[in-house]
Amino acid sequence: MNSSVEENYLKALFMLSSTKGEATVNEVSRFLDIKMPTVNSMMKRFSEKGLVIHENYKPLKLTAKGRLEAALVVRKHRLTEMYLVEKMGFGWEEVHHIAEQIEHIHAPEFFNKMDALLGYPTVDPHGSPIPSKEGNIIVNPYLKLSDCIIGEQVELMAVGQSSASLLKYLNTRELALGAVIHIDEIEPFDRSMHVSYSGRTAVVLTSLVCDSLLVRRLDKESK
Amino acid sequence: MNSSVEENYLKALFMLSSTKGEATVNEVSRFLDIKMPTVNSMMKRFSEKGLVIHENYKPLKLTAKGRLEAALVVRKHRLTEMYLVEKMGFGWEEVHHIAEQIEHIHAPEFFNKMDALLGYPTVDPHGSPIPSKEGNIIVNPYLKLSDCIIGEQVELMAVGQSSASLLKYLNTRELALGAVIHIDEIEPFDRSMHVSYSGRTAVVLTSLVCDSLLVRRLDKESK
DNA sequence: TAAACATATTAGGATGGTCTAATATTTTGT
DNA sequence: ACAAAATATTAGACCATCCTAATATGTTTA
Repeated sequence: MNSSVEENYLKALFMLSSTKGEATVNEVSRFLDIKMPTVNSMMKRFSEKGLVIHENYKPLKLTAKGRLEAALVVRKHRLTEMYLVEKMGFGWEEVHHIAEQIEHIHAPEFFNKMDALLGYPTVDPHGSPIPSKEGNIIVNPYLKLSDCIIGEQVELMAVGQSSASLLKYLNTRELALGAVIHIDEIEPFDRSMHVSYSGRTAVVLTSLVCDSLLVRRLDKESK
Repeated sequence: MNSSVEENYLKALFMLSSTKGEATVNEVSRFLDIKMPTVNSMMKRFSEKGLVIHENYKPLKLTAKGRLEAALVVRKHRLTEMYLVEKMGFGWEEVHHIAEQIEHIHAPEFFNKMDALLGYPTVDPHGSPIPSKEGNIIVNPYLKLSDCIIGEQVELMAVGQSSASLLKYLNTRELALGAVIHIDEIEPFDRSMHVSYSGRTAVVLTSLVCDSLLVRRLDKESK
């Protein structure tokens, strides 16, 4: 069984390699804020445990086993976040650091119970997909708000990073998942956007925020 | 802040010293299944942290600070057990090992939320008192069933130890907290008891079981 | 293409938490 | 009251997880 520490490395590898299929020691080091030599020796261990493929000076690749175990940690994290929001009444900006701890609990019946009580959800409160028990995960097909153009109407589907500060910021603008956003204007010099949604108009979102908002395009006719 | 390991030592000290006000290295060692020298050196650290008073070859006494921090760990454990039973539908025999892990989470808002959702309970599903946020705990005034005599009628208020095996045993006899038990007979040679309660008659409970059942005497007239 | 920079690895050390073996002290039983 | 037993302590070792310093490799760029 993997320790909490090992689970954190697995999660990091899973997230970092989700797009390219691989990650570097340096990326893991920055992600976890752990020095490279420490990461390096842990990867040696992971290699022996059959969790990653690691040749010297080459990038890290999760094995099928590693990917499964990593996905199950992410599953525990996201199920927990969903439970905290849906069943306990926490705000979406409060749950990350609690889930960060609960995800390391070894008690399948506990997570299965949450899953059942929630009705087997497929996304967490931030719109991120919850991996299945088999480790399968539906990759978000969404695009960044920052990649949209003037005049488009989009629905907010997920946030790219669930930092408390971003989420609190969105709370103050009453911008929640499902919001239908119309892009009124884009400032060319700083790529900030003027948008309107559900009663609010002329809201300005900086490009940093727009980079973190994942949306899907709506037909002109969709409400 | 105390580590999970330290929290376990605190809990052990709290439980073991609840009656006499002190505990020995040997008792802690047996309770936690950790060798005496290890306990000894941890107690040295606790001494430095101001959690216990420890003179060489003398018993251990929690300081006020140690007692408070210990009580808060017990509080987290028992609140969690209550939440798991009341809000998630677990059986009282399933919750101990889950709570044993959740009790180490550092997130006051999480435990405060459970507390509120439960309506500020004062006992856990096994009848054990939940310490207050100030570390106060109401000591059980109950007596062991094994200290009762033939003809007495008592109410089951708590179980002395919440091992899954005992609780499953009680489940199969349909013996739950609140049950009104009448003592029909006591076998002198092995101190086992013949009892009846809520429709069940001639149930035999060994002295080991009777030692673990905490009850209060009922007036002859109480139902 | 060679120097400079970024990334990766090796070597060696620190701390937390555990152990066993040896020794010291206290308690118990005859 | 003394020997035996139980309890407590010290000493020294091990593993997990982190670190820094030094070195090796790979990549970028003048």
